[in-house]
Amino acid sequence: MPRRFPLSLSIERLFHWWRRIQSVMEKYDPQTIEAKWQKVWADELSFHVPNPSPEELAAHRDRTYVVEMLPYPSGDLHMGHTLNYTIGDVITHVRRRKGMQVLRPMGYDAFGLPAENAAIKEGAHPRVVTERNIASIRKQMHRMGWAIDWGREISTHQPEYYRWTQWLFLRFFERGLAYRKEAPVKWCPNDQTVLANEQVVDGRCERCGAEVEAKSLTQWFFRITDYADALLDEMDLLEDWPDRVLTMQRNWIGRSQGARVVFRVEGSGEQLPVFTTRPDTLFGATFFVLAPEHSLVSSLVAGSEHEAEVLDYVRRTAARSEVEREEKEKDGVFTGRFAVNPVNGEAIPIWVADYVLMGYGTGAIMAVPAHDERDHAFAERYGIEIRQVVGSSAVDVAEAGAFVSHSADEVLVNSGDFSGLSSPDGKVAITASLAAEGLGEEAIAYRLRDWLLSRQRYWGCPIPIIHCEKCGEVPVPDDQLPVVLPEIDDYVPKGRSPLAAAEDWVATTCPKCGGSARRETDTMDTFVDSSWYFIRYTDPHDDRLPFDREIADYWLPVNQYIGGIEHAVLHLLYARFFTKVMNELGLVGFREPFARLFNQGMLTAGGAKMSKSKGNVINPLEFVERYGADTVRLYTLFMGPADEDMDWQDTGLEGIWRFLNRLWRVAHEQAATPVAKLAEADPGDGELARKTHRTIAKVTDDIERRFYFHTPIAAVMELVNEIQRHPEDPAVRFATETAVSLIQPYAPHVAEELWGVLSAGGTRLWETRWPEADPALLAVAEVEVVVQVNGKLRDRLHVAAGTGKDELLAAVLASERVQAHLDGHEIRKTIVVPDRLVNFVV
RNA sequence: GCCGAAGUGGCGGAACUGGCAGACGCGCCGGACUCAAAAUCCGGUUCCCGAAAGGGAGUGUGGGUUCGAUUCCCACCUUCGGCACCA
Repeated sequence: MPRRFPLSLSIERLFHWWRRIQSVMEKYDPQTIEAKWQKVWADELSFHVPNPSPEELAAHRDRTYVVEMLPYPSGDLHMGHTLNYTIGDVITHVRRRKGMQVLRPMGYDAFGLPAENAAIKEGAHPRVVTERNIASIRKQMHRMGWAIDWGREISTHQPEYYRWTQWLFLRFFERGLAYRKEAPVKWCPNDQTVLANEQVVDGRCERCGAEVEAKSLTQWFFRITDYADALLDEMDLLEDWPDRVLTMQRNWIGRSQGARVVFRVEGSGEQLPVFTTRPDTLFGATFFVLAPEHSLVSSLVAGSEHEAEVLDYVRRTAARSEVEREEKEKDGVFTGRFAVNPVNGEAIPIWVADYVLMGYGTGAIMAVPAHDERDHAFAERYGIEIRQVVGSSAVDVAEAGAFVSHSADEVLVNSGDFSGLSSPDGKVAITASLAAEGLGEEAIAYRLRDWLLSRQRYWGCPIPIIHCEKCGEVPVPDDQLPVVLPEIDDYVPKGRSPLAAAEDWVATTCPKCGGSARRETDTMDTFVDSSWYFIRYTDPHDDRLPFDREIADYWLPVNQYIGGIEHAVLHLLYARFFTKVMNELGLVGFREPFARLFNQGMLTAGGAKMSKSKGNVINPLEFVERYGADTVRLYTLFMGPADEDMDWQDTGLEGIWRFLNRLWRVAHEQAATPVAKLAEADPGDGELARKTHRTIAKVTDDIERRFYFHTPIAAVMELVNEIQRHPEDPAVRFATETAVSLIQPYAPHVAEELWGVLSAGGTRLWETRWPEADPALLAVAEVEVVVQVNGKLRDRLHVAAGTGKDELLAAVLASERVQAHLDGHEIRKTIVVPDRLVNFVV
């Protein structure tokens, strides 16, 4: 055979060589084409979005604002970011191509513990490490090909940005919404700083996992508790937030309806108010408990035989961590004093016990052991009376434990004049009776505490306050902002702010009286920086104000916010609070920052959360180098529903790679086919044309309405499979172009390249109108009707779509298989669902 | 303990309004191409019985509603998430 002879130069051999050269040239090479298109987009500022002109502001355009939570520059991007920003990218591309003006910016949450800890670990200055990380992340974002408006890039650590964070803080301060006070706070011994309640998870530091300690310190707070009701009620203004996030916020705010009831100390007459959700059980109060931190404890026991024991108990409590305090058995000490129950004048013993928390309610409780499990356990341990006042006498609360059920038929017993009332009626009646005597009133308690915003750390936004001995807390005048974070050598945390060491910076003069004064040395929590960044994006270079209200009101509220669930009660609560305050300050016209929220699921590797310590962090760049960004982008979305947790599997990536190669080949085959053979442009109305239209409809609907990002990919794969099965179909060119067009939001580089190959007309896919399905071609021409006998599938029949009932029945009854199963039985009932199924009941 | 979400092949998952369970992909099996391998292509792949035709079972478990249930209702089990000494 000639082919076995290497020097043979037959025509066949030449042709073979030519094909091989061709195939080499046409090989899908993501690195080259991705670099090519990324350069075009960067050079032409393809995704820059100008702010509206004054005329446009008036004529409300079809605009949309898409924001993904900005990254902490504490290292490189990980797969979670890739997922997050690819979701945003798909939405951005689709909306752009539907003709909307889409704002889609990006920034860096550069201040704060995540970035600072990363820097300390490296032993370098936080600014150096942070800015290097930012440069690296920016590069990676470009490499992923995300359609970001880079003209609006911001970083929260830049003076141009944090000047306005300080400016906003001062507006809060002026309104009394930022204040400084001594309070019990949570202290992280590892990070050497206080934490907000929201940053304590199961008694541990949210960032480093160390058990937090209780301390009493003077700290800065935002009065978020004033907004507890607004934060709950204005959830109604949100268009679409996941229920779980709303539930978490509701739990966190923890609104409870009840009563404030005033007990008095026997002898002194001092008032001891309590908060209770069960005023109906007031007659069952058999003891009284103060939190160890309660301010009256020391005076109550002063000079008594109980003093030493009580004070010792208070000291021991203070030494315990939150976790210890919760895990140990309930204990307490008797103070020797008694409290008078306002409903019946009964004197009940006052105890001090650490199961009562100073931070909730009034730090004091009336204990009703018959109807509260904790009080019950305590009463049993110390032999205190357990007196039932609600419910049937069939339940022995002393034996069976606290009776805490809340059924409607509960009735008050042993409750004086109130006996016989239902539990809800009893609540109302007893509260009213107390109110009449000035001894109580309806009250609401919240679990939410004020937001502790100061941090004893270097890498944060300086709090723009000056402490003057004469004038007190004096705001830095607006025209002296920003208060620039000083350069210092020793930024390592050591329990007080490292800024305190910068004596030249700390020592200043009072803006009010001109006397010598000292600067506040604490910095702000990172979450302050990120509570308003999404508005700064709209006007990122403004040096007169944080943003222009008209422009902000044009873009916001954010139409689609995308990010992880971990911020459900952190960033998302704080940003809502900030927006409400900014609204009341007249800075913005809206009350809620994010109309719609999408939470992407967590990405795991080998079933475990990715973490550096476990060594299972998946680095997207590694796969981008191997397969290209398009494959990685597609795969992160193909894994499963984007709002559920997903496990990363390397092998799945191969499937996407094969798909893109298949698409590549199909498109090139189309391009190489002479146009004459394609029956000109008309795709006709055959099955492939119809399948194409159905794919358009499904992809569009899944992305826009359902927020399903994985099923559109499957749908395009199906279409490509169909194209390969019917290479001679007149619609094959139309189907191929559509497949390329529909996959563009996911894989913009390869789609752009193939679009160029197919159209050869120089049009740009990213600017090409999103395809629209022809409703007339959505239905299949011929349907498969299922025939069941007694609900069991017995036959399938192909009929024209829209076949009438009678005609359909006749066709079905003609089926031998159906007849075999009917087998002469009497048909009792026939169900016909046109174009779907026929079911005979025999 | 309270609140919420979820349980579907070997794996990730699909089935949106009660109407063909398992789309799409991975993996696996068989075949083509190749000296060979890779790549690619074709076919198969829920389980059981059967050579096949075909039959039976099947969406965590048990019940219910319905001609018909992954989908609706009740109870339970499991997993995950949130809250939790919050009075």
